Amino acid sequence: MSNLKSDDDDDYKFLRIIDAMASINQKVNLIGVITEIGISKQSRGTDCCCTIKIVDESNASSGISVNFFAENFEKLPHVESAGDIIQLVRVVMKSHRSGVNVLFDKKFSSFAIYEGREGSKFTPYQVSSKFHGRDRDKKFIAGLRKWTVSHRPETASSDSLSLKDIKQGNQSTLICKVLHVCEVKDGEWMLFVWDGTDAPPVNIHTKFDEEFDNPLPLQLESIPLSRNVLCKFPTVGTVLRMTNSNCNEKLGLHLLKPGKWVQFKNINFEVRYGLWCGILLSKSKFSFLPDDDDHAIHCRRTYEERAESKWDRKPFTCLPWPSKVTDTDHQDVPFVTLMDVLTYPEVIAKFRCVVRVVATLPGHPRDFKAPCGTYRIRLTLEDPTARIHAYIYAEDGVKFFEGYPSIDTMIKKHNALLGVEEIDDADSDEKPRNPPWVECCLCSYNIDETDVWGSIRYRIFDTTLVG
DNA sequence: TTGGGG
Repeated sequence: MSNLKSDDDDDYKFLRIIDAMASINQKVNLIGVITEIGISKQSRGTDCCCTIKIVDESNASSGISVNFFAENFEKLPHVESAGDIIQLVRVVMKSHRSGVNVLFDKKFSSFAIYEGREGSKFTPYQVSSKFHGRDRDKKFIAGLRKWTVSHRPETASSDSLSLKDIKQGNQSTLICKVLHVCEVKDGEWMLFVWDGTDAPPVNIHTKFDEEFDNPLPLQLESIPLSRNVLCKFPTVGTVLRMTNSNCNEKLGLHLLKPGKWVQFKNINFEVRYGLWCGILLSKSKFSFLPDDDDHAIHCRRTYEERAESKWDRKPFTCLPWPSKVTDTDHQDVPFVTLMDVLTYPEVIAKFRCVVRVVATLPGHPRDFKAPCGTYRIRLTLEDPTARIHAYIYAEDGVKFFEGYPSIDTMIKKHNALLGVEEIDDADSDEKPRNPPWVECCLCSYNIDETDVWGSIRYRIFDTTLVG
């Protein structure tokens, strides 16, 4: 038998994972189903690296990690979905403390990635530079696809959080849909993710007199998203911002394509300016879930039911109904979310919403009237979907405050609206506040005919602050 | 070389 022939034979031989694990320091060929994709990052050396996890029939539950190194992100595997199939040629089995893992050596290893779905084509959607496909590969790919139909690799973790249950703290798992990805600064990314549920409201810590110089932001990104981008977002359920700003590593977040369902592992949640923020760490991992993942289907179905229902657009924690702190006319008009308001296709429109008032400008009721004596106040409103500024002017203010009450009455009303605890020690401005859910009527209009959408404003009308 | 598991 010639050397050429025997090399050729070796290249066709795929080891079962369990057998490969006994071949430490040897070059082997593997074929497996991808269950987890680590975030790509810059290695401590000169390369980019990422880790994926694969399973096969011999090792269906725990799987084995494969470590890739490459000169740039483009050369790393770009896995489209967990459940896809990867063929690994001449990779090295490595023993490490308690476990065994696989090293993809860029000098002699190669890979090819195929769709995992049964019936899809046998052409890989990504191949590494040294990969040579052979006709007989098909048999192995078809075999694995068939196996995954009966044995769906467990991709979605059972301990994952829903946005409605997030808490400040460490190392959570979140299953969500990626809505938008943008690089805000060099190497600093912001992800916009969603699962159809409402993140819980949080206490507001700013002082009233800070609002002029240091207003509560409407969003965490320094450049607000364009209306075009917002219009593609679902209008029910929190859009969570996620950032890697605390992380020194260069993460391969460009791999996260909008529209994908993803499971993030080892992420933190923080509150910034009263807004929830997901924090990616260098040890964070993500795995793409197939579109028909059970958890993803459940989220979509729950969202659809909620979006279609007459009253379920109000926030989850607004139960059973908004507080009686405010009252509105038009009681029969269903509530919409602030994302509905922001993405409404016409400039001039009227809405009824359930919101929290997180700040007012001016900060003190004594300044709510302009020198001419009419009301003019800017409120910062939020619901689980967005924050907006809404103004109260003139006769809408008379309706809102029920005329021109005494300053003491105004302070009481203001405190009730902003969720300030009534305490005697005059330090109420120091305490965090928890604004109640209140209903309000909003109208939108533009103030510049030459820039209709850019000059859109929101006003409160037909709303009374009962207190 | 680099990273890898809980």
